[in-house]
Parts: sequence; structure tokens; C-alpha cells
Amino acid sequence: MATPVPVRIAALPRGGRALLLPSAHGRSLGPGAEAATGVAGRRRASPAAKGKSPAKVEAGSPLGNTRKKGRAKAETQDNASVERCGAGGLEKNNLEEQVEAVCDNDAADMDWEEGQVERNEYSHELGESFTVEFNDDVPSSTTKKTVRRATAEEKELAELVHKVHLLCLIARGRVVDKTCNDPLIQASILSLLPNHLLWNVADVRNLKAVNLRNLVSWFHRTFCVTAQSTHRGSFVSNLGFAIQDRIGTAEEVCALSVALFRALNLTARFVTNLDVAGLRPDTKVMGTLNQDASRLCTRSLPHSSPAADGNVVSSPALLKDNTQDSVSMNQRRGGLGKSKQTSACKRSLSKTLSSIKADNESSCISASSQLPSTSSNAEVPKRKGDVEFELQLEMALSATAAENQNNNQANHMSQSIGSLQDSTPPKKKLRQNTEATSSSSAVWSRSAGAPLYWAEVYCSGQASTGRWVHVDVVNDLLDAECKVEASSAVCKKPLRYVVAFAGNGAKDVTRRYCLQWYRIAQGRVNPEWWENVLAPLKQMELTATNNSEDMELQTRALTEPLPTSQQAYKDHHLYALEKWLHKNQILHPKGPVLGFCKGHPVYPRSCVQTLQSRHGWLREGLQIRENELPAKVVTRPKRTFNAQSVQSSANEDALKPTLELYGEWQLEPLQLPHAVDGIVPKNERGQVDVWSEKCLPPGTVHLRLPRLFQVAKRLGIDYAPAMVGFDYRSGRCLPVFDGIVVCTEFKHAILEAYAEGEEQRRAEERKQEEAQALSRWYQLLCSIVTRQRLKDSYKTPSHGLGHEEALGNDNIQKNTLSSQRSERKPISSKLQTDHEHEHVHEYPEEDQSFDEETFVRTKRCPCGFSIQVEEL
DNA sequence: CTGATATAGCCAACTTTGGGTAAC
DNA sequence: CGTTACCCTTTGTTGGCTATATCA
Repeated sequence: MATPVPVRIAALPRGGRALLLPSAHGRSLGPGAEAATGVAGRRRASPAAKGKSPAKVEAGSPLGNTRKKGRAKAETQDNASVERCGAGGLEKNNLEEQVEAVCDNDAADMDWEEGQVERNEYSHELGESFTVEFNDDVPSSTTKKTVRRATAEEKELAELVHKVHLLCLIARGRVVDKTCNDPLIQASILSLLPNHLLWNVADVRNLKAVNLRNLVSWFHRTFCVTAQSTHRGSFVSNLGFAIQDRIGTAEEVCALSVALFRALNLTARFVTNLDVAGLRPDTKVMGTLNQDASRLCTRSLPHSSPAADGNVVSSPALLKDNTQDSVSMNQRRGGLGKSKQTSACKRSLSKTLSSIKADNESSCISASSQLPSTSSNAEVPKRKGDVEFELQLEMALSATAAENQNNNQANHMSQSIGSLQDSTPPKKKLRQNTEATSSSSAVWSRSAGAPLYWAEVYCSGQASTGRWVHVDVVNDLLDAECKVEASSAVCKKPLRYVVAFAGNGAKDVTRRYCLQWYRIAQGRVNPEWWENVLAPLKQMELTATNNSEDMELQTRALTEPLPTSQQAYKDHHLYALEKWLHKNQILHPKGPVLGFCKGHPVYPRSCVQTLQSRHGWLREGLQIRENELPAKVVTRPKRTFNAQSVQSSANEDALKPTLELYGEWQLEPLQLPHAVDGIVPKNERGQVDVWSEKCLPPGTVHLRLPRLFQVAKRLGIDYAPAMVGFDYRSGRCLPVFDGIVVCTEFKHAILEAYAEGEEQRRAEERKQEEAQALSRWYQLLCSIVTRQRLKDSYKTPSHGLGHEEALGNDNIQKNTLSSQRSERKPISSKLQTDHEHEHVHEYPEEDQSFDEETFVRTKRCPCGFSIQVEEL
């Protein structure tokens, strides 16, 4: 029944043998899987093995492929396991002979795809200890994971996602900003503010950060922050409910603070660290878009439907996870005992859900219950007595409406799903969730959540001319911009794009919060694109706030402290170490030295010059000045594209394996011979090399149109074919031509003539097509007529035929340009006998027509067959 | 945990002007 | 016999950059 399949026998050092299905990536059945009862293995080429021949363990060669260290190591281990499993000391038998015969047959080019061994057929010959072993995916700590790097396509996709996500987040920021201007929201939040806090901020013109202290503390005490919110239809509605319930997401609470500041007539803006999907693809997560996908998903759809939640609830794995989440959360908050923790693991569904509820509620309670949570008592331990915690739990549960609970439940569940989908380990994720909800600590540490939303208030009384002051009501922080970067880094939400929103506009203020730009530069999108996106928004922001801080941000950008690690100097935007220069870079001038890092002098980045070869500069329309020596000489790859150069490679190596590079300071504009008297200066091949438009001889133009050279030739204008590059196919390089180069003065004449010529050519083409169509119609109709005539001649001979024939011919002849239609008339009666007719080779003159415009002669056989001949 | 270093995989750059055969 | 059109074949190597692993 089983198809004989080529299999390989590995001769093992101790004489043991194992049957190996040829596979680069088989699967281990484990040491215990003995005498497999029919094994089917399918190999799928993994990306790592893509394009490589399957790693086969050759007979007598334990290490099939020792080219790379890592693989050799892995295979050594594989063979050890093979040995372990296969040391049965089997006698060579028929099967093996058969198998080896197949192997010897080689097999090297065989497609080793699928294997199947049926026990029924062979087991009696092999004995019970025969083991089938697949040499891959052995679960072992030392097994090297296949490292797959992202391809260019994936990178492009990730960048696109990043950009789109950025745009979405900006749009979101604008929505929030706009809502902060809503009069009703402003009035509502203002109405909550106690009177005594009002006059602290009355003097807007001389406002200082200190004046905001009480306001911020009050706000922090009054509103508690929750991880998830209920969608109420619009952000305005959400804020309305947040005001009513004194509870909202960090974003909502922060937005409310901005609304309050604006209601108080302060200049305030909504600031957010855009939590955007990564610019680079995440190679750790295979098969999915990237790890941010789930985050994207949860952010855009934070409220999964109850039905979806129901599905999830039915999954035991998720349940367990939730249980653990809630347990450790309880432990964290309330200090539950160990026994309680273990018992909690076995809780029923309802208890799990209630504990989740408790978590949600307790987070609010803990935030709002620690009312006087100023910096003075920030160090108060979070652990409280169990009793107190239980009390709070009770209060929370009873105080919350059932409906609300359900919502929270659902939200928390969807959040949990998100956390499971996320590549972050559950434990870590849990911590993040906890952090997001806990807001009692004013000391930046891991326990404080990553700051994603805050406000900036312009304090005119601060500094000499006033400045923007960082105000974070979520974390009860005032003027603490220096702490943002560290806390973001700790919470794995590094600063990337800190954007301030005001007046429906936006502005990148990352510089204010980021002291180590080199750390984030890699994660940011192409600055040009980003600036283009923000340019119109920046103007709107400026109009609204009337405060330009560009100088301040610029100063920050230029006065970054010297990094202490050498790595940081790699592509640092301000500083450079000589060791990190690229192959085509040089320091010119080599100085000044700004400092030292581990003994290496640090130079300003502005001293780094990028060099190019003579040809490279030529493309840019520049040439090297006379008598300039190469700034740097680097080795160039050997030319190995044909046999001749390989033969003479020894000489070539000695001669010129180097590439001479020049810097910008050694250049002058390209000086090419001018076009004189309508003659295009050409190279020795009679062409012009157009590496770029800058390489054109002065006074000439490059016209990239097909068939243009014919026009130039016809008009007698001097031209040269434009060689634009090379095509390297099948190991050969072929010049690629595109259009022609002519003197500028002939440009219009040629283009006009070309347009005319093209028009004519198209007309001719059309005419030809029409003629052909007519001819085909004629043939078709003739054959119909003939057929009909034949038919009739057998049924009712010579009856009613004349009319049809006349009609058919007439129609055609009206439309043809034939000048001799009348002569073709009586279609010979010979036709009637023409079953095996051969077309007349020498067509009679009277059966030919000639079109003087197209030079097409149409010859017709009396049977209706015609042939067209173009006369030249 | 951080930084230095080694390693491996992806990818871009580099190369820089056909030859044999059949039909006409 | 000279000219022309068409087909053939689908590279191959090197080094830079970068992510990851490993070690101090």
C-alpha cells in the first residue's frame, strides 16, 4: 500500500542505524517513539533553508554540512540523538539494500519532499527497535533558534503601517484637542473647581508653575484613572461621563485637565507621546503582521462585543491566565496570602470574573482613596491590610451599577485578550496594566505608568520670557519634564513622537522631553516626511498658542551631552567616532575634538564627509578637480563576471583591486564639450552616456521617446543614442538605450515632427487594421456564400442564389478601396466543383487590386481566398 | 542590566557594449 | 556571401548594515 520512498540510512559511529527521512526539518518523535507505526512527515522549506539544498546526513559522513559553525553544532547534537535512538545493531537487510540503492542513485537533485513508511510492510523485517528520527525541532535549550530577518517588503510594510498609525494618532490628538475647546465641557469641569483654587491662577500674565500646584493636586485627587473606558458615541460624550463619574482613561482625564486650563483662560495644549506601531518589522512574531498589531487592534476597537467575550470565556487557557492575572494583582494590591493565591487558581468562572471586576474597581479606589497622595507620602507602602482591601472591594462592587460592571468586565476581558495576543509575557503585561491604573506614586519608577498623555501650560511668569510647563494630572506631576524620558524608558514605552495639540494644529515637541535623541532617532520615520505632515498643523498650533518655542527646541537639539557608550556614536546626529565611520566616509577636517569616549576622540558630525568614486560624482554632474589625490582608497570587489578576467585575475589583483574615493571639497562642476553648430559631442562609440540629466553636454537635451532616431535621421539632424545604464542579465552586461540626445535648438522641430509622424503612423496602423478587418469580413462572407452555394447545389441546385451572392459582394465592395471590383464579378462557376480546390498561384491580373496609399496589393483566388502583399 | 563584540542573514552595489543561427 | 533578426538565459560576488547571541 505504501509507496516506496527514498530514505537514507545514516551509518552511525557505533554501528547503530536510523532511518532518516530526507529532510532539513523533520520532527522528532521523541526518544520514546519506538517502532513507529507508519510515519508520514512533510517537510516545508523554512525561510532559513530557503534556496538551500536540504541538509542531508550522508552515509558515512556524520556531519553533512559543516560549512557553518552553528549548523555543525546543531547537527552534532542531532546525530547524537540519532545514535541514541538507533543503537539497535540491526543487520543489514533487504530494505536497507533497497534504500541504499535508491540513495546511491542519487538523489542529490531529488526533491526530498514527503516520506511514508508503513509498518505493515516492513516491521517484520526491521524488528521492534527500529526508530524513525526526524532531525529537527528537537526541543532543547541549546538548539539554535532559526533567526529570520525581515525582508525589504516587510520593512516597507512596517513603515507604511507606522506612517498610517502616526496619521491616525495625530487625527486622534486633534479630536481630543478640539473637544477640550468644547464650551460645555469647559463649563462643566469649571463648575467642579472649588473657589479657593481659582485665584491662584487668576494672574495669567504672571503665571508661574508653582501657581498650578494646588490645581493639579486637586485634579489628581478628584479624578481617578481607569485602563479602559466605555465608548459613549463620541469623545465629547466620553468626557461628559468622565466629568459625571469622576473617572476616565488617562487620555480623558488629561483632556479634562486641558479643558479646565483653557476654561481658566490659560494657554494650554494637549500633549501625547504617540504610542505608535514600530517603524521596523518585529521579527520575533512570525506569521503575524507584527507585535503591534494587537495593540493597534485594541486601540482602535477597545470594546469587544459581549459575544466575542463569551467565546473567549469558554477557553480554559484564557481563563487560567485571567485568574493568574487577577491573583497576582490582588497580591500586589492587597497582599493576599500564599494559600489564598493557590486556592484562587482553582476558582470558578464567576469568581474569576468577579475578581477581574474587583481589579478594575479597586484600581480606581486605590487611586482615589489615597487622597492626600502628594509627594510627601508617595513612599507609603502600597500594601495594606487584607481587611482594608476586602472592604474596599465590597464598597466598589456595591457602588457600581450592574450594567457598568458588565461593561468593565467586558473591557477587561478584551484587554486580557489583547495582552495574550501581545508578545509581551503575561506577567509583564500584567504589570503594565497595573501600572496604568495605579496612580498614587509621584516618584517616577516602574510602578508609575508610562506617561502617554499630559498637558502643557504656558507660564508667562516662568523664566524671563515665559515657557511651557509640563503638567501631568494623571501622575500628579508639575514641571517634571525631565522625568518623562526615564519613566517612559522604564515602562517600555520610549518617547518617539511627543506631539502637542492646540488650535486644531499639532507640533512635535519631542526635543523638550528627550535628552538622548540618538536613542530614539532610529525609531522615528524619515524626518522629511514627518515635517511635511506636520507643517500645516504646526502653523495652526502657532496661531492658537502664539508662542514659538523653536529656539528652545533647537538649542536642545544642538546641545546634547556626549554619550558615554561607544555604540551611541554610531550614526549619532551630532557626534562621531572615527571607528564608526562608514567605508566611504572620512573626517575632513579632522577636528576639533569635542571630547573623548573611552579614549577615542569625539568629532563633530559635521566633519564627516561622504566620499564617492569619480563615476559616482559624475552622476551628480560633478567632476574632480585636476591634481586632486584620492581622499581615501578602498578595496573594490573583484570582477568575476567572465572567464577571461578570472584567468587574468592574478594580474588584476596586483594591478587595481582598489577604488579611489573623493570628497566634496575636491570637486568642480562637470565640464563637458559644448554642442557646436548643431553637432552633439559624442563619445568614442558615437553615443552620449546619460548617467543622469546632469551628465548631458551643454546645449543638448535628452528626449526619451521611442522611434525618435528615425525622425532625427529623416530631418537630417545630428543626434546620438542615449545610453542610460546597463542591464545585467544572464551574467552579461548589456547597454540600455533610451531615446536620443540632440542639440537644444532642434528639440521643438523634432518633437513636432515626431508628433506628426506618430499621428501618421497611428493613422496608418488604423488603416491597416481596418483593411485587415474588411479583408477578413470579406473572406468570412465569401466562405458563407460558398458554403451556402454548395449546400444549395446539393439540395435545390441554382435556386435563389444570385441574390445572395450579389448582396454579399456588393456590401464588401462598397467598403473596399478596390479599384477593380467590377472585374472580379462573375465568381467562376468552377467553384461548384471546388471541393479539393488549390488556390491559384499565379493570380490573374484582373483578380488583383492595388491600394496606392498603403501599397498593399490584394490578390484573390476565384474561390474567395485572398492574400495581401505589401509592395515596397 | 548594559555595553562590547562576534556572528549571521538580508540586500544593495558592482559589473560597464554578445554571439550563434537561420532567413533573406 | 553579406546582412539582419531573433533567440539564448534568468549571474555572482562582496561587503555594509543590522538583528541577535554571548560574554564581561
